[in-house]
Amino acid sequence: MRKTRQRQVILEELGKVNTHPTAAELCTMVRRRMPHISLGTVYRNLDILSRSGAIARIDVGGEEMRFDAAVSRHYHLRCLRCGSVEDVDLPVMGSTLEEAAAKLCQAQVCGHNLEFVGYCRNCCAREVGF
Amino acid sequence: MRKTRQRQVILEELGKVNTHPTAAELCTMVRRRMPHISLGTVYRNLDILSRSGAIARIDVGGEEMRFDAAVSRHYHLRCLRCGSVEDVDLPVMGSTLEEAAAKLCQAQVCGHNLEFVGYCRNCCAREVGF
DNA sequence: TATCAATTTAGTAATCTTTACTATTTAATA
DNA sequence: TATTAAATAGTAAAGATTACTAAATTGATA
Repeated sequence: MRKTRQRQVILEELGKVNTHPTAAELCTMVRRRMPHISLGTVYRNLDILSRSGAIARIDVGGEEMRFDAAVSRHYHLRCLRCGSVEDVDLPVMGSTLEEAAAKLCQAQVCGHNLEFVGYCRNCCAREVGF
Repeated sequence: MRKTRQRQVILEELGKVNTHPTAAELCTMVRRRMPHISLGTVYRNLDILSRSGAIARIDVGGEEMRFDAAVSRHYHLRCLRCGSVEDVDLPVMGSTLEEAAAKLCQAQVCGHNLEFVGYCRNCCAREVGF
Protein backbone atom coordinates (compact mmCIF):
# COMPACT_ATOMS: atom_id res chain seq x y z
CA MET A 1 0.00 0.00 0.00
CA ARG A 2 1.47 3.30 -1.08
CA LYS A 3 1.50 6.35 1.10
CA THR A 4 -0.39 9.00 -0.81
CA ARG A 5 -1.33 12.44 0.42
CA GLN A 6 -5.00 11.70 -0.10
CA ARG A 7 -4.83 8.56 2.02
CA GLN A 8 -2.96 10.36 4.76
CA VAL A 9 -5.39 13.27 4.94
CA ILE A 10 -8.34 10.86 5.03
CA LEU A 11 -6.76 9.07 7.98
CA GLU A 12 -5.96 12.32 9.77
CA GLU A 13 -9.44 13.74 9.37
CA LEU A 14 -11.06 10.51 10.45
CA GLY A 15 -8.80 10.49 13.52
CA LYS A 16 -9.97 13.96 14.54
CA VAL A 17 -13.59 13.05 15.17
CA ASN A 18 -15.52 10.46 17.11
CA THR A 19 -18.72 10.80 15.12
CA HIS A 20 -18.27 7.79 12.82
CA PRO A 21 -18.65 9.78 9.62
CA THR A 22 -20.01 8.37 6.40
CA ALA A 23 -17.87 8.39 3.28
CA ALA A 24 -19.66 11.50 2.02
CA GLU A 25 -19.24 13.33 5.33
CA LEU A 26 -15.57 12.44 5.45
CA CYS A 27 -15.19 13.62 1.87
CA THR A 28 -16.59 17.01 2.86
CA MET A 29 -14.13 17.19 5.76
CA VAL A 30 -11.19 16.24 3.59
CA ARG A 31 -12.18 18.71 0.88
CA ARG A 32 -11.58 21.58 3.27
CA ARG A 33 -7.91 20.67 2.90
CA MET A 34 -7.96 19.02 -0.54
CA PRO A 35 -10.78 20.59 -2.54
CA HIS A 36 -10.22 18.36 -5.55
CA ILE A 37 -10.32 14.97 -3.92
CA SER A 38 -12.82 12.66 -5.55
CA LEU A 39 -15.57 10.90 -3.64
CA GLY A 40 -14.49 7.71 -5.34
CA THR A 41 -11.02 8.13 -3.91
CA VAL A 42 -12.48 8.47 -0.44
CA TYR A 43 -14.54 5.33 -0.89
CA ARG A 44 -11.62 3.36 -2.30
CA ASN A 45 -9.28 4.39 0.49
CA LEU A 46 -11.82 3.69 3.20
CA ASP A 47 -12.22 0.26 1.70
CA ILE A 48 -8.47 -0.38 1.51
CA LEU A 49 -7.85 0.98 5.01
CA SER A 50 -10.63 -1.03 6.59
CA ARG A 51 -9.53 -4.20 4.84
CA SER A 52 -6.03 -3.73 6.15
CA GLY A 53 -7.36 -3.18 9.66
CA ALA A 54 -6.14 0.41 9.94
CA ILE A 55 -9.66 1.69 10.48
CA ALA A 56 -13.00 0.13 11.34
CA ARG A 57 -16.00 -0.12 9.08
CA ILE A 58 -19.28 0.14 10.93
CA ASP A 59 -22.19 -1.31 9.06
CA VAL A 60 -25.16 -1.12 11.34
CA GLY A 61 -28.85 -0.70 10.71
CA GLY A 62 -29.94 0.11 7.23
CA GLU A 63 -28.10 3.29 6.42
CA GLU A 64 -24.87 4.31 4.84
CA MET A 65 -21.64 2.71 5.90
CA ARG A 66 -19.77 4.57 8.61
CA PHE A 67 -16.10 4.60 9.51
CA ASP A 68 -14.13 4.87 12.70
CA ALA A 69 -10.46 5.49 13.33
CA ALA A 70 -10.77 3.53 16.58
CA VAL A 71 -10.43 -0.10 15.70
CA SER A 72 -10.98 -1.38 19.23
CA ARG A 73 -14.20 -3.30 19.66
CA HIS A 74 -17.07 -1.37 21.12
CA TYR A 75 -20.82 -1.00 20.81
CA HIS A 76 -22.93 1.74 19.28
CA LEU A 77 -26.11 3.69 19.79
CA ARG A 78 -28.00 4.78 16.70
CA CYS A 79 -30.41 7.66 16.98
CA LEU A 80 -33.71 7.01 15.24
CA ARG A 81 -34.32 10.71 14.79
CA CYS A 82 -31.05 12.23 13.58
CA GLY A 83 -29.27 9.07 12.46
CA SER A 84 -26.13 9.77 14.46
CA VAL A 85 -24.05 6.89 15.73
CA GLU A 86 -22.16 7.19 18.97
CA ASP A 87 -20.03 4.87 21.07
CA VAL A 88 -21.43 2.96 24.00
CA ASP A 89 -18.58 2.10 26.31
CA LEU A 90 -20.00 -1.03 27.80
CA PRO A 91 -17.69 -3.97 28.32
CA VAL A 92 -17.60 -6.07 25.19
CA MET A 93 -19.12 -9.48 25.75
CA GLY A 94 -16.66 -12.34 25.75
CA SER A 95 -16.35 -15.38 23.59
CA THR A 96 -18.82 -17.38 25.66
CA LEU A 97 -21.69 -15.72 23.84
CA GLU A 98 -20.16 -16.29 20.42
CA GLU A 99 -19.44 -19.90 21.24
CA ALA A 100 -23.05 -20.43 22.29
CA ALA A 101 -24.24 -18.93 19.00
CA ALA A 102 -21.79 -21.07 17.03
CA LYS A 103 -23.03 -24.19 18.75
CA LEU A 104 -26.68 -23.36 18.15
CA CYS A 105 -26.13 -22.70 14.44
CA GLN A 106 -23.38 -25.23 13.90
CA ALA A 107 -21.48 -22.37 12.34
CA GLN A 108 -18.18 -20.55 12.63
CA VAL A 109 -18.68 -17.27 14.50
CA CYS A 110 -16.01 -14.58 14.05
CA GLY A 111 -17.54 -11.80 16.05
CA HIS A 112 -20.66 -9.91 16.91
CA ASN A 113 -22.12 -6.44 16.59
CA LEU A 114 -24.36 -4.95 19.20
CA GLU A 115 -26.29 -1.85 18.32
CA PHE A 116 -28.61 0.02 20.62
CA VAL A 117 -31.37 2.02 18.97
CA GLY A 118 -33.11 4.96 20.53
CA TYR A 119 -32.83 8.72 20.73
CA CYS A 120 -29.56 10.47 21.41
CA ARG A 121 -29.02 13.03 24.11
CA ASN A 122 -29.38 15.98 21.76
CA CYS A 123 -32.59 14.75 20.22
CA CYS A 124 -34.08 13.97 23.64
CA ALA A 125 -33.38 17.56 24.70
CA ARG A 126 -34.81 18.98 21.49
CA GLU A 127 -38.00 16.99 21.33
CA VAL A 128 -40.37 15.88 24.07
CA GLY A 129 -42.06 12.53 24.03
CA PHE A 130 -39.07 10.30 23.33
CA MET B 1 -55.27 -0.93 5.75
CA ARG B 2 -57.08 -2.72 2.95
CA LYS B 3 -56.84 -6.42 2.37
CA THR B 4 -55.50 -6.77 -1.13
CA ARG B 5 -54.55 -9.96 -2.87
CA GLN B 6 -51.01 -8.70 -3.35
CA ARG B 7 -50.60 -7.97 0.34
CA GLN B 8 -51.99 -11.33 1.30
CA VAL B 9 -49.74 -13.28 -1.05
CA ILE B 10 -46.72 -11.33 0.17
CA LEU B 11 -47.58 -12.26 3.75
CA GLU B 12 -48.19 -15.89 2.86
CA GLU B 13 -44.95 -16.28 0.96
CA LEU B 14 -42.97 -14.57 3.70
CA GLY B 15 -44.57 -16.90 6.22
CA LYS B 16 -43.45 -19.97 4.31
CA VAL B 17 -39.73 -19.39 4.74
CA ASN B 18 -37.34 -18.71 7.56
CA THR B 19 -34.59 -17.27 5.39
CA HIS B 20 -35.31 -13.56 5.97
CA PRO B 21 -35.65 -12.73 2.29
CA THR B 22 -34.88 -9.36 0.78
CA ALA B 23 -37.61 -7.42 -1.02
CA ALA B 24 -36.26 -8.60 -4.38
CA GLU B 25 -36.13 -12.23 -3.28
CA LEU B 26 -39.64 -12.04 -1.93
CA CYS B 27 -40.80 -10.44 -5.17
CA THR B 28 -39.42 -13.41 -7.11
CA MET B 29 -41.26 -15.77 -4.78
CA VAL B 30 -44.53 -13.87 -5.09
CA ARG B 31 -44.22 -13.65 -8.88
CA ARG B 32 -44.51 -17.42 -9.13
CA ARG B 33 -48.12 -16.87 -8.09
CA MET B 34 -48.65 -13.30 -9.32
CA PRO B 35 -46.38 -12.75 -12.31
CA HIS B 36 -47.38 -9.11 -12.74
CA ILE B 37 -46.79 -7.82 -9.23
CA SER B 38 -44.55 -4.79 -9.19
CA LEU B 39 -41.39 -4.62 -7.15
CA GLY B 40 -42.57 -1.26 -5.88
CA THR B 41 -45.72 -2.91 -4.56
CA VAL B 42 -43.60 -5.43 -2.68
CA TYR B 43 -41.51 -2.66 -1.16
CA ARG B 44 -44.52 -0.58 -0.23
CA ASN B 45 -46.31 -3.49 1.39
CA LEU B 46 -43.27 -4.62 3.30
CA ASP B 47 -42.96 -1.09 4.60
CA ILE B 48 -46.62 -0.86 5.60
CA LEU B 49 -46.64 -4.32 7.17
CA SER B 50 -43.49 -3.71 9.17
CA ARG B 51 -44.71 -0.33 10.37
CA SER B 52 -47.92 -1.94 11.57
CA GLY B 53 -45.95 -4.63 13.37
CA ALA B 54 -47.31 -7.49 11.29
CA ILE B 55 -43.81 -8.43 10.13
CA ALA B 56 -40.29 -7.57 11.22
CA ARG B 57 -37.80 -5.53 9.27
CA ILE B 58 -34.24 -6.68 9.79
CA ASP B 59 -31.63 -4.09 8.95
CA VAL B 60 -28.31 -5.56 9.87
CA GLY B 61 -24.86 -5.13 8.47
CA GLY B 62 -24.55 -3.10 5.33
CA GLU B 63 -26.68 -5.00 2.89
CA GLU B 64 -30.23 -4.93 1.67
CA MET B 65 -33.07 -4.83 4.08
CA ARG B 66 -34.46 -8.21 5.02
CA PHE B 67 -37.90 -9.20 6.27
CA ASP B 68 -39.21 -11.79 8.66
CA ALA B 69 -42.72 -13.03 9.32
CA ALA B 70 -41.66 -13.83 12.89
CA VAL B 71 -41.96 -10.64 14.86
CA SER B 72 -40.65 -12.04 18.14
CA ARG B 73 -37.31 -10.62 19.18
CA HIS B 74 -34.35 -12.77 18.37
CA TYR B 75 -30.78 -12.50 17.22
CA HIS B 76 -29.17 -13.25 13.87
CA LEU B 77 -26.10 -14.75 12.31
CA ARG B 78 -24.90 -13.25 9.06
CA CYS B 79 -22.69 -15.33 6.82
CA LEU B 80 -19.73 -13.40 5.45
CA ARG B 81 -19.49 -15.71 2.46
CA CYS B 82 -23.01 -16.22 1.14
CA GLY B 83 -24.72 -13.30 2.87
CA SER B 84 -27.48 -15.44 4.36
CA VAL B 85 -29.07 -14.43 7.63
CA GLU B 86 -30.36 -17.01 10.03
CA ASP B 87 -31.90 -16.97 13.48
CA VAL B 88 -29.86 -17.49 16.61
CA ASP B 89 -32.17 -18.68 19.34
CA LEU B 90 -30.27 -17.34 22.29
CA PRO B 91 -32.26 -15.75 25.11
CA VAL B 92 -32.76 -12.08 24.37
CA MET B 93 -30.93 -9.90 26.85
CA GLY B 94 -33.12 -8.02 29.25
CA SER B 95 -33.58 -4.35 29.91
CA THR B 96 -30.62 -4.17 32.28
CA LEU B 97 -28.28 -3.89 29.34
CA GLU B 98 -30.35 -1.23 27.61
CA GLU B 99 -30.61 0.75 30.82
CA ALA B 100 -26.86 0.67 31.25
CA ALA B 101 -26.40 1.95 27.71
CA ALA B 102 -29.00 4.67 28.25
CA LYS B 103 -27.23 5.82 31.39
CA LEU B 104 -23.83 5.90 29.71
CA CYS B 105 -25.09 7.94 26.76
CA GLN B 106 -27.70 9.94 28.65
CA ALA B 107 -30.05 8.82 25.93
CA GLN B 108 -33.37 7.06 25.48
CA VAL B 109 -32.81 3.46 24.42
CA CYS B 110 -35.71 1.64 22.75
CA GLY B 111 -34.07 -1.63 21.93
CA HIS B 112 -31.01 -3.39 20.67
CA ASN B 113 -29.89 -5.55 17.79
CA LEU B 114 -27.31 -8.26 18.18
CA GLU B 115 -25.82 -9.73 15.07
CA PHE B 116 -23.24 -12.48 14.96
CA VAL B 117 -20.98 -12.57 11.94
CA GLY B 118 -19.20 -15.63 10.68
CA TYR B 119 -19.72 -18.48 8.28
CA CYS B 120 -22.92 -20.47 8.13
CA ARG B 121 -23.12 -24.23 8.35
CA ASN B 122 -23.41 -24.70 4.61
CA CYS B 123 -20.45 -22.50 3.80
CA CYS B 124 -18.31 -24.20 6.46
CA ALA B 125 -19.07 -27.54 4.85
CA ARG B 126 -18.35 -26.25 1.37
CA GLU B 127 -15.12 -24.47 2.04
CA VAL B 128 -12.24 -25.37 4.30
CA GLY B 129 -10.34 -22.81 6.31
CA PHE B 130 -13.25 -20.97 7.89
C1' DT C 1 19.08 12.18 -10.01
C1' DA C 2 16.65 10.25 -13.94
C1' DT C 3 13.96 6.46 -15.33
C1' DC C 4 10.27 3.33 -15.15
C1' DA C 5 6.57 0.25 -13.84
C1' DA C 6 2.85 -0.26 -10.94
C1' DT C 7 -0.34 2.04 -8.18
C1' DT C 8 -3.38 5.77 -7.39
C1' DT C 9 -6.14 9.61 -8.66
C1' DA C 10 -10.02 12.53 -10.65
C1' DG C 11 -13.88 12.47 -13.08
C1' DT C 12 -17.47 10.21 -15.04
C1' DA C 13 -20.53 6.48 -15.88
C1' DA C 14 -22.79 2.52 -14.32
C1' DT C 15 -25.00 -0.39 -10.81
C1' DC C 16 -27.95 -1.48 -7.17
C1' DT C 17 -31.39 -0.68 -3.64
C1' DT C 18 -35.10 1.98 -2.47
C1' DT C 19 -38.50 5.67 -2.92
C1' DA C 20 -41.50 8.79 -5.64
C1' DC C 21 -44.87 9.71 -9.07
C1' DT C 22 -49.11 9.02 -11.91
C1' DA C 23 -52.85 7.16 -14.34
C1' DT C 24 -55.63 3.25 -13.66
C1' DT C 25 -57.74 -0.24 -10.86
C1' DT C 26 -59.72 -2.07 -6.72
C1' DA C 27 -61.67 -2.61 -1.98
C1' DA C 28 -64.87 -1.16 1.32
C1' DT C 29 -69.06 1.06 2.39
C1' DA C 30 -73.43 3.27 1.95
C1' DT D 1 -74.74 -0.41 -7.61
C1' DA D 2 -72.33 3.97 -6.98
C1' DT D 3 -68.89 6.39 -4.58
C1' DT D 4 -64.55 7.35 -2.64
C1' DA D 5 -60.25 6.55 -0.72
C1' DA D 6 -56.53 3.45 -1.00
C1' DA D 7 -53.65 0.39 -3.68
C1' DT D 8 -51.50 -1.15 -7.99
C1' DA D 9 -48.35 -1.40 -12.14
C1' DG D 10 -45.09 0.72 -14.48
C1' DT D 11 -41.81 4.03 -14.89
C1' DA D 12 -38.76 7.51 -13.31
C1' DA D 13 -35.88 9.37 -9.82
C1' DA D 14 -32.85 9.42 -5.85
C1' DG D 15 -29.04 8.03 -3.09
C1' DA D 16 -25.06 5.08 -1.98
C1' DT D 17 -21.47 2.55 -3.84
C1' DT D 18 -18.61 0.48 -7.40
C1' DA D 19 -16.43 0.30 -12.02
C1' DC D 20 -13.86 2.35 -15.64
C1' DT D 21 -10.16 5.11 -17.92
C1' DA D 22 -6.76 8.40 -19.09
C1' DA D 23 -3.52 11.05 -16.61
C1' DA D 24 -0.69 11.71 -12.57
C1' DT D 25 2.06 10.07 -8.74
C1' DT D 26 4.71 6.95 -5.84
C1' DG D 27 8.55 4.07 -4.72
C1' DA D 28 12.25 1.57 -6.37
C1' DT D 29 16.15 1.04 -9.18
C1' DA D 30 19.96 2.15 -12.18
